[in-house]
Amino acid sequence: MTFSSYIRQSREGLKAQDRRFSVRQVAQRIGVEPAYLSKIERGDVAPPSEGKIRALAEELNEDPDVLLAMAGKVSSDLLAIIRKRPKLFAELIRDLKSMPDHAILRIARDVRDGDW
Amino acid sequence: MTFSSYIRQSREGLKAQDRRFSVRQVAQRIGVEPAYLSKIERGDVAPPSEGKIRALAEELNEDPDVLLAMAGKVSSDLLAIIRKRPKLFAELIRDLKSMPDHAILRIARDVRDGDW
DNA sequence: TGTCATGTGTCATACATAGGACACACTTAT
DNA sequence: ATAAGTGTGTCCTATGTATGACACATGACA
Repeated sequence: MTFSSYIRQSREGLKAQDRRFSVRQVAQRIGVEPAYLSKIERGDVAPPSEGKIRALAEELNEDPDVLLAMAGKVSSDLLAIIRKRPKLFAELIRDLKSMPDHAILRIARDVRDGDW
Repeated sequence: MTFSSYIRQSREGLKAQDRRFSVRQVAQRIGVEPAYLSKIERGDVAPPSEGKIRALAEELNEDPDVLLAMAGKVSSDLLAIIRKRPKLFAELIRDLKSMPDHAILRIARDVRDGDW
């Protein structure tokens, strides 16, 4: 599923329960023109900036990192972390490329639990 | 140190040993105009695209990931890896943000050695 | 002393990014 | 039936990105 159709689906789903999720009202709350949001939802234009995507994620109760990924982007805070230690993170991420989800989850958990 | 001055320093260092590392010749080998490389090395323009940075890294025997980081970028292959599993990698990277280098290195080594 | 190479200044360009403004046709509630 | 709300089409614009082309002054060198 593309970013555009995913957003449309998500918003339409909420709209079914709550009329406040019209294109116009959502657009206003996230600070863009309705016509622009409409174009975004139809893939008529490229996905918006990270800031707008974050606002959209909050508005639609979606995970910002997932939405950003669908938009072909990566959160700028993650980029900053990687850029501070480029060799370290580049090596690690490339090593993890082919690892299954559960292995990565386990690493994350171990790290959080301070097993290092 | 900035990207620009680092590049200049690196190239000048090589040039001291080998006259083939003039602005003109390096520019030609990486496929840009000499005037453009000159501007890059003086910070007169923003760092070039990822492709040019990679070519420069190879030419100057520098680590591409490090050069990209200095240029405020992250390698596109890493971005692609992250975008495929955004939640997983976002969580992991944020957890690793404050970990010391040696801990991250150890994780990378364990992963490579298949301790998972 | 003329030739050649060196770095650089100036100007221009092509395309992408990130939207805003406004009008219009259709539906829905009153 | 009329007012309000809905989605969307068209046009416009500002800024950034990523270079190229060319000329020029200086210095090395044969």
